[in-house]
Amino acid sequence: MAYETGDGTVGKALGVLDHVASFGRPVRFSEVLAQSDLPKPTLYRFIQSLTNQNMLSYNPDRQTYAPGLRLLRLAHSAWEQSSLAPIARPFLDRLAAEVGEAVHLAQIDNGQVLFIDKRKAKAGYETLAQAGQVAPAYCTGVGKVILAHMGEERRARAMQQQAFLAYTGATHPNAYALEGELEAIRVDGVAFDREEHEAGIISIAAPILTHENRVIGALSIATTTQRHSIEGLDAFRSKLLDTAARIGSEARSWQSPTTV
Amino acid sequence: MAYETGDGTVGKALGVLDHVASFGRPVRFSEVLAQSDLPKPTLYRFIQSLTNQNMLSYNPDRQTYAPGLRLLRLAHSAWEQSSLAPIARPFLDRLAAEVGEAVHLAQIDNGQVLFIDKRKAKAGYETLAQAGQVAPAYCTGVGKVILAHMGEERRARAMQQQAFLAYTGATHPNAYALEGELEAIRVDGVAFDREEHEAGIISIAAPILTHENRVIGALSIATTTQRHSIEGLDAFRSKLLDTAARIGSEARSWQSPTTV
DNA sequence: AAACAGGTCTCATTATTTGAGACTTGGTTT
DNA sequence: AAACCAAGTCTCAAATAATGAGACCTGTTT
Repeated sequence: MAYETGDGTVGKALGVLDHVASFGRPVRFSEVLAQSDLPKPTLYRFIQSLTNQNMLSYNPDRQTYAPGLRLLRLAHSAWEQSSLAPIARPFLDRLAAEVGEAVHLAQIDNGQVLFIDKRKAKAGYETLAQAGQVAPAYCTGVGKVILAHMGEERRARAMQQQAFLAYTGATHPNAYALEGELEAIRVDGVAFDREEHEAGIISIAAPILTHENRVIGALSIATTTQRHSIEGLDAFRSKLLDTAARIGSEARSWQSPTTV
Repeated sequence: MAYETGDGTVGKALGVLDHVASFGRPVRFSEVLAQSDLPKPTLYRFIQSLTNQNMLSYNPDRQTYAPGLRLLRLAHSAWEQSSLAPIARPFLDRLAAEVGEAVHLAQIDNGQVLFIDKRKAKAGYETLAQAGQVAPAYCTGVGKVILAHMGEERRARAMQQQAFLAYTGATHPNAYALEGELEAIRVDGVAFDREEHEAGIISIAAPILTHENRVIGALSIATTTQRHSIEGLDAFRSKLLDTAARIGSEARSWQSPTTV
């Protein structure tokens, strides 16, 4: 794994942090080293620093590293200060109650869909286990609708970052196939996920736009093929678009982040 | 604000990140600079790097910085890999349902109480706005019970970090007053928050211990003085202790992090 | 039009990171 | 028990990257 991002020592250290987090389980030093292109002492020192800083936590019994608690504190702060999440919260509550299906709020982070908030179909709690989750952009409703409404340059950059793995038979196999649909989405105003990411899961997604028509996120209603068809989801279209528009206009009175 | 933590460039950069987050609202560069002891170009470069890395997000319209989305992704990973949070989740669900009051799961991070998970009194959702929240250790039930069960060295270090602000009339005014209660808590097994942090809010808290009796967190039931008295909370004692013990024994079969 | 403040950039100096390799530790094999 | 091996930790001279005084923009106020 190469973490050259061009931000000097800080960038490299954060690359290591991401790398450790990417394992999805506590890892030993040697496992990280094996996948890293950094020399042993360098990687070692980064991990030490990150651990001192509580960005990583170390388990001395097992000699493993995992993402640390400090991240929770910082993420809490990020969520609260987000221009979108706190504003959207009451709207999600209401939409979820009205449609009785799962509702998702997402933004784009580094070419991936990042779920900022969620509501389960049946009134459930949401924790960090839910918000903060990531998914590919090219095969989810929220991802496609955001891509469709991005400016040229940003979309081009984001398209480069798509892996185009075929999760299901319905997944777009390449950028060309996706571009076609994006055009249609731009015209139609909403995007559908037709079991492209997970078999049996479908969704309808609308963009959240600022006053200058810049996408700052997306809102979706997701369900299973057992409960609804794509046509059934389409019945929610106006409610979804309306809610997304309201969130957008509330958000604009605040601010519009560049990092969508 | 001085961020010398002794971890070189990485430590300084993370200090800046914390600093920006600590404002609790998007801030301008000059505001950060005014409170920082770093020279202008140095602080500028750190903020640039952190922004490039999506650890901060920049709002070009208002020229403000706020904690970035990447933190959500990382925190999600931290939560999932935590040795405590995922294990405790079902136990919290059940305890909250049984007692009908708010249930909190917390750990200590940098001398402060950090809430890892929460359940509201009435079935509610929890988001990043909830988990990740911090509170002082010296005047909360979870904080005191963890302090009481820490080893000497760790407690000494943590005690140094307490501010001993008098939030209410019941708040312990200094380390000496607190030490006395900690001893009692160690004997009794549970800690009470007697409106020490917030008027009208009381709680009962139990430690979560590993097989070697090391504290790895705490569990509490919180309510208001309008609904219960301290004696009323005490009725939950056995249920609380039992749940905490179960979580502890499940956690031990996994691992025990050093960073509690 | 001039002054000003916030923000950005430059570049020689300096301190810090860097990484080959040596060392230590704990566990496993012979 | 001794030898071995692998994982983790430490050292230190070389080289690179961080540093920060100050200059320079750029948009706003007087």
